[in-house]
Amino acid sequence: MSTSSGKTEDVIDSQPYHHAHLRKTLLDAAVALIGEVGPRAFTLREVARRAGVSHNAPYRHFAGKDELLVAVAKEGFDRLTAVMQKTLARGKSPWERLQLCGCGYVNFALRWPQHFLLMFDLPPALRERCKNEGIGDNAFRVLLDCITAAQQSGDLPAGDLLPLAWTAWSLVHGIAKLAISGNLPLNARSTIEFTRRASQAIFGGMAVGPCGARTP
Amino acid sequence: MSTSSGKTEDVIDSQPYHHAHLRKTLLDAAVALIGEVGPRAFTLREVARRAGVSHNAPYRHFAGKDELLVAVAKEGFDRLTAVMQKTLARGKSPWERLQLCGCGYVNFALRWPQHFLLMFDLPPALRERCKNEGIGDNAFRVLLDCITAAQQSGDLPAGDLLPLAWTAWSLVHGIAKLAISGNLPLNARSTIEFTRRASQAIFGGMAVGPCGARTP
DNA sequence: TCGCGTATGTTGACACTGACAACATAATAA
DNA sequence: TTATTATGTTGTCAGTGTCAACATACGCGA
Repeated sequence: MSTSSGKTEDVIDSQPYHHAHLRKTLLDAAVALIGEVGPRAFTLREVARRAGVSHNAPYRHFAGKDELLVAVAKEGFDRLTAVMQKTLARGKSPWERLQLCGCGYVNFALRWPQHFLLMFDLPPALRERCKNEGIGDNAFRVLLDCITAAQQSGDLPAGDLLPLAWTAWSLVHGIAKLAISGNLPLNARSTIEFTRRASQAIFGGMAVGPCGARTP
Repeated sequence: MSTSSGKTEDVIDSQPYHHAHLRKTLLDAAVALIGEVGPRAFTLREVARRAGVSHNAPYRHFAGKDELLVAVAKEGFDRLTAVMQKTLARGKSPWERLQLCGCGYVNFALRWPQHFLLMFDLPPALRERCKNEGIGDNAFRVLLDCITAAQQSGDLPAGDLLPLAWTAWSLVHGIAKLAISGNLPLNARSTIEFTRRASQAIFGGMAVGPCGARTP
């Protein structure tokens, strides 16, 4: 009887106030709503409606719409990290894992396109807040680890880690964005295959020399 | 006295109805507004305000907010095409022009980030309309021409044009998006230099073999 | 056990937006 | 000149994000 009096049927030990876990309920509803209608049509009031509370209840858990969006974005980056890790685990060599890392990134975008849009199209102020809170860091670290491993195995040249990472990230990010906006006329399977080939091209070019420099 | 009675001081021969060139005025105001506040805060009523007309006047020239956004996007693609053409004209070889083409793309994004965001983050329905109207085709053709020239000069392998174009586009698009969202901690000059190097890497990788295939 | 402070949720309101309808005005055409 | 049409305005509506005021229920201390 220490903290709870056994009132509700399903007591969890987080914030058993009025509605029990409204914060999580709201967050789940927000994630679902983003997946359905995308960031543009995302509405705070609709989230409240789906959670079965009044239109102002969310303000007790989030400072406003923006903060809820940041929380949704954070959820997305966690999922992205998980997908990348799961995908690259199928690789049998650092070189292969490097390719698969990017494939996981694109695969996430193809599976949750609206969520992906939200994560990277936040307005500048929110994007800044995400960076300050280190929200995208987990996913980026997965890539960095892959590159480090590829360097140690000799598949990539030693040297600055970040330019290599930025290049790889840019490529797969571009593929993801263009694919989900309908600019790459490929189905999901072909898009992943294309990602694989493009990754091989760019890492192959990097392997030739320092960032594949070549004089005309 | 044929058509005009000399009422307004500044008569041009396009659509000399009431407000003369309201459509163009609205479009210019919309482009400016996008550049200032971005797609998120873009407002039809604010455009009307800046044009000095009532909040419903734009509906006589655009079916709604969406159609105005499409028009703004079209304007952006025209500018993008111009920037790419101007940039690549500095190249002295097909190989160099290929790099510069991508640098022009990124440069456009850095100079008009909000406009760039709008162009590629249109909601699916509008993006579809843009494609049907061939709105982004000019810019894409610039890239295709560069690749064709590089193939003919032997800098790129002969064969399917589109995969090469998609790969290049993806890379520079990713760089542009990440740069303007603050995910690449580089200033404008460094970003362009980075684009150059990354392009060399990926085209170098393509030149090695069919899409740089390589077995682990 | 009781009562109070506070965390939580609700109701009401406001300014703003996109869109529609009705109306007003000006240019063209007969 | 007069009718028609293109253009611009006013008024209105539902919907949104946010704030303020109010209501409720939990937990702690007496």
